[in-house]
Amino acid sequence: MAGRRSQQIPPSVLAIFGPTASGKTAVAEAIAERIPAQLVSADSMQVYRGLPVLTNQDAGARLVGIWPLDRQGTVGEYQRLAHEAIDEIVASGQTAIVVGGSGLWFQAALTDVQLPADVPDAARGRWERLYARFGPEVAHGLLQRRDPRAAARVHPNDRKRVVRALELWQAGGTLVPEQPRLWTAGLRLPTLVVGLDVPSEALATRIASRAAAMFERGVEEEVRAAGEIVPQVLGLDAVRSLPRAEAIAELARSTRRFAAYQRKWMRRIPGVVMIDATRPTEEVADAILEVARAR
RNA sequence: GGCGAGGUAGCUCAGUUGGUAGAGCACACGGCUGAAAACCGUGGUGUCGCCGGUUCAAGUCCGGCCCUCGCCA
Repeated sequence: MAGRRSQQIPPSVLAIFGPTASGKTAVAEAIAERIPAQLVSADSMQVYRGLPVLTNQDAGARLVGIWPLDRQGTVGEYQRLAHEAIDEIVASGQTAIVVGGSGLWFQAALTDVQLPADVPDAARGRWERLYARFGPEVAHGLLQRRDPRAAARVHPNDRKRVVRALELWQAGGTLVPEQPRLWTAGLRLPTLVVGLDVPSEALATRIASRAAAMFERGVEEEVRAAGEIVPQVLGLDAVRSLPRAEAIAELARSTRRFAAYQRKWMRRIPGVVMIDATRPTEEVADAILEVARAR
């Protein structure tokens, strides 16, 4: 094993996606012990500082805990930072291990997918007020006249997207480009994308013990200290307002639901290589390196 | 043992003067282009505790039994 420590592997980026509790952090760290590498997080909640237990923060990765809780971050901002971090690591001769579970963020880190332009808050506020005042049908009807292709894709009740589509139209853009981009944008760098596969029953067991462990590690205190303006982290309300036993159950339940969504997303990632992650961490790490060397 | 309340979906419950059931949550499936752990859409999944009676028709009315909870012994 020690002999492998200095070996370089062909792809300059190793991207590891997996559902919550699939062990992606441990696997990524195990790999970083075998080859010269640094971790870059692709997680929409770990970017915030102040809820390390609830968000399962991995202190060893970059782009973790970089924003205060009361700041509303965006995928676009993250994308720029992720590209910078990855380029820096690769330029230093190391492998960038991108590890995360937020699908859109993961795609943004690996590709040049062009997300629509920024829109000033004032413009967004205007459309939000319109939606609130006149309701879903009127707002969607307006969108229907302005940007029919976007209107066809978005349900009137989907407030976020109706508002987003209107503000993009106003800015001269569109929510729904003629050519789809999300799943077709090419990788920026030579990259091996792996998905950690764990059956949902096994995940459920791991998730249950993880939820209980969060309380041992003081999740209640950290949530209490977090203040009012915080991102909508899964389980936050449960921890805040339910008795401990119920909060654990609710946290586990919502995490399971999220993990199922992540598993679905994982299978859609173009070119993803699925790795059986029910094995011990070391074996999973070796299996991934083996695939990487074969490339 | 006596009195009272109650047994309807996985859970909490609703169900009018009898017309083979419906909400929320859960669950399942699907969507998603700078909020993605967010946001949105679709779906009822049922021996109405059991047995009998009345009735054209019973979750609903009547009788018996079983179970749960509370109070009193």
